[in-house]
Amino acid sequence: MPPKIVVITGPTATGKTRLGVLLCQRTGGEVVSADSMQIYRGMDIGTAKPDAAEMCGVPHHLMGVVSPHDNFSVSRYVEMASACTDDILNSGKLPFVVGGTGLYIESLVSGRSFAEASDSTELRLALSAEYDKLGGERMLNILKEKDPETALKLHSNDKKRIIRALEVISLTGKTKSQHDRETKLVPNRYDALKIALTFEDRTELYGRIDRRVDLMMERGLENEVRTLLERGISPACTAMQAIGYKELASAILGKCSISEAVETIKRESRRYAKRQLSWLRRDPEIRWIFWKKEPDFEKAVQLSTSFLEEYGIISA
RNA sequence: GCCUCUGUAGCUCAGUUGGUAGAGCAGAGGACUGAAAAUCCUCGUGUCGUUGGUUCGAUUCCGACCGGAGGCA
Repeated sequence: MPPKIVVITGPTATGKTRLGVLLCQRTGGEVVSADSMQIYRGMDIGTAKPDAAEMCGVPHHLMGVVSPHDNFSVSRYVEMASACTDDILNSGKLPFVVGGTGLYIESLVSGRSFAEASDSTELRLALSAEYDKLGGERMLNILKEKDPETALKLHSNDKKRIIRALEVISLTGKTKSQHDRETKLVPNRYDALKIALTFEDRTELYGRIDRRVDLMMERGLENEVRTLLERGISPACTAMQAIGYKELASAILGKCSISEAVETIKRESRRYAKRQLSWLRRDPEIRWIFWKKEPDFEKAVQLSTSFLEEYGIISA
């Protein structure tokens, strides 16, 4: 049997960090972050990274460990996170994977290995240029001849995925559908108890998101973004795709006002939360904790503890 | 007080020469295997201000009333 771990997830602004800390304190656990943006250094306010006080002495891993200049990816995350998770297990402690990046969590738990990618990005640039020249329909047809199974699942507008599917073929000689099928057969690396947090009423969640964005602005998000730009972070970097950062960057560059940017950040965060929910909802293994108006951590800890007992992670 | 304009989706508005309506934005649902806070797909939302009248039929025409904007006294 694979080792047991705990996953705490849910859409943004639902209290994952807090619950993670509380449960770690009670079980002697350590947090492994599963957040595609908290992984970057110097992006603290906008990613709601917990500070020392919020961490309450509980060790947190994979936060602020990558330069925003780097092109990070899921595959590197799985390498780092599984090494980290194994270390925690080896020291006899319980790993709590905490975060809202569904793909990262799924990939870590399954121990997925990814098909090779072009580090040089030359191939990608070439494919991208070809896509722009020929158009989505024709590119999808080209893919259909080589990998009909993947082509069937993609829409002609889904440039990113069409390019990736073609990239996999030319780099590995294998089709992406074949690779996917093979990786699905590999048993999970971890046996994860998955707990997700959200609000019963969506408007409560949205109100909370709006308030949190205002709070981030009060805490100096604009300066944080300015500092990143001064350090020469290109808006093309993956890190700069983070909600809050890309909008403020374009406001700082004079493309819109700061208050317009703030409104956009709120809206994009709401949409992000919605996408997170639709990712999580399809996983039948998730145990949901629904907040009424306000998070009730006492109750959540109680519930989570009973889940941990049921799952045989701790004894009653 | 009088005159003019105006009231249609959560918001901004279009429209019906009388047959109960449509865009954008907001919103909802979904997909997701090396960018995932990314990327992509699908979808509506209505007492057409209220109330009488004309009409087979009114959101559309007429009257009154109520709310909003402007003008004249």
